[in-house]
Amino acid sequence: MNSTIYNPNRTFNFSPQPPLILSKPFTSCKTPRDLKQLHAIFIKTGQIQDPLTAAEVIKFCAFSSRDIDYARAVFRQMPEPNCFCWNTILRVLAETNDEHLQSEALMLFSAMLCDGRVKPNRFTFPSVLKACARASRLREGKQIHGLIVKFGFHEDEFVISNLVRMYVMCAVMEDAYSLFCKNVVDFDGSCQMELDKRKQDEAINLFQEMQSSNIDPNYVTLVSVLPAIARIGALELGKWIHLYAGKNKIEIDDVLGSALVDMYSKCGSIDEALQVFETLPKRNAITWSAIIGAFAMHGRAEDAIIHFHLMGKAGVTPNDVAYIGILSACSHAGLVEEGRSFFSHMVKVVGLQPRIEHYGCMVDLLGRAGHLEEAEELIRNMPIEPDDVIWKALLGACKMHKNLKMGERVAETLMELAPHDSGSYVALSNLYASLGNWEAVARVRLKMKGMDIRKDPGCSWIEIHGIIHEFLVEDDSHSKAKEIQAMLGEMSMKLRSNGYRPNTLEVFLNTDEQERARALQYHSEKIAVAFGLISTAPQHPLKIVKNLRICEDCHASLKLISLIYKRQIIVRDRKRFHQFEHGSCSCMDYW
DNA sequence: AGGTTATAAT
Repeated sequence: MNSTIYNPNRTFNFSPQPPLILSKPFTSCKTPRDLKQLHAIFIKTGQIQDPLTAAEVIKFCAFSSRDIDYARAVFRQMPEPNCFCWNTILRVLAETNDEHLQSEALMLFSAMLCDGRVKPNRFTFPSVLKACARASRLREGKQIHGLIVKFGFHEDEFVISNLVRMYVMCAVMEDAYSLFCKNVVDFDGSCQMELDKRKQDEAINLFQEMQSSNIDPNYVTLVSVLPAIARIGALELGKWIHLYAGKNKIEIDDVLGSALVDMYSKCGSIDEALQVFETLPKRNAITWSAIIGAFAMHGRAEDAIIHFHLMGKAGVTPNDVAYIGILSACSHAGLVEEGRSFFSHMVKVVGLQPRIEHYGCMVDLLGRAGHLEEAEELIRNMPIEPDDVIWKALLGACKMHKNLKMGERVAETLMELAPHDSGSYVALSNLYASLGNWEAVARVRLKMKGMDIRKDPGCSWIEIHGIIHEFLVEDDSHSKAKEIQAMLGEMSMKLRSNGYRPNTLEVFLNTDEQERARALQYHSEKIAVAFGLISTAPQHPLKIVKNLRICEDCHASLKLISLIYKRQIIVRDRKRFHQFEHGSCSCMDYW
């Protein structure tokens, strides 16, 4: 064995005096083993008593060796941790992706308050708020808000940024959460519910409160809030933030600019996204990735490619995310050759190691273009273990090209890999349905029932005058339910008189044809469109966000509706945008 | 002594 000072069998002859304040003891510390040996030295020399050293050990455990248990143990054995140490362990727990550990951070914080020997300081609260934000604990977050005021940190810039972030993150999560809590039984009913401006109001109120009490959200606040806004697609709120930045002379640099580009694009306003992008004083790889991803999501492959080349001309080397963007753009447009060439360029010229996401794009690209065997080959030969996402992309392609044999094989793999994920069952069922094999559809459904797996409920949002309305299944609490019902009836009639015939292949129920046709009429995106049509002026474009992929029947219907009602309808589904106008869709029916 | 932020395939 190499006899470094970390060899535990070696005897040490440290001088008894100034216990080795190595200036950078952690620089030579590379593995968990190194760390434990270094820790042992600190214990031996007594240097572990130094709170700074202990905190360093804790941080190193958590962030370099990802050993939270060890970090916690180091903290626990401290007889009297000072505030610095508390802050360190709180931050470590808060920054995990594990909800239990985030909750533990909150409990530990409460223990810190009860203990009473140390008081939280301004460095404590950002971590605690981060834990609330990530674990979506609004109630605790509000209590902590109170404490912040009580302890007098409500004017600290860092604290405020994290407070705002906490409110918005909790609100968004709550929104997502409510979808899963709804007890959705079947898909043959409709529902509407007025939604919940709570979360938005919460964020806006907080902003307004801040302004009136001279506590202004700063640059970081805006940067933190925008991704949450992008996720729910709340365009009005996003615009408000943009305006706020302008009015308050907050500089829109590459970082805030990237967040704005992404927000506008995810809220359906690609033109605004481009406008922001073009006026930025500086663009880095992330900014370019954002605009390339934006074009990809909107199905504008050509623009994505143009900007990819512009990035190179501007002297910015594309990063891995830029390649994910360009590959997904190729995939949405069916540009197989271009996609292949970007992939090999990434590996051979730029020297980036392809990640599972890149393989995912390639499988999607090849599969949807009909090269099913090549796609499967790629999965079998790639150096990374394929995950459920990859197999799902291939299964989707099997459905698209009605390849039952490969589809069944892939589905089997998927069900082993992720047995409780409804996605693979639904995809397999759709494959059988597209072949008209209703018996097999029923079999899959029965199996799901037996395993207590339910299809994720479809859900759509539409923002009208700054308020988000959400529509899902089995819920009729919307105040305009009657009018919406009437509008749906009218739409259905006009659709039929314009030659529309329901495409019932993707309806998941094994019921009779009439029942399936009725179910289609009440898909959440159609309800959202109906509500949009009766709630806005003619010509007003309708922007809708959907949690799942749009089905073929809705796609065909919305094309016609855009023609009949002369409306632009923009739908963001789980994967991309569809812009319906004059009877056709921007995806050119390839998605 | 220490705390915040943007991009990501299905």
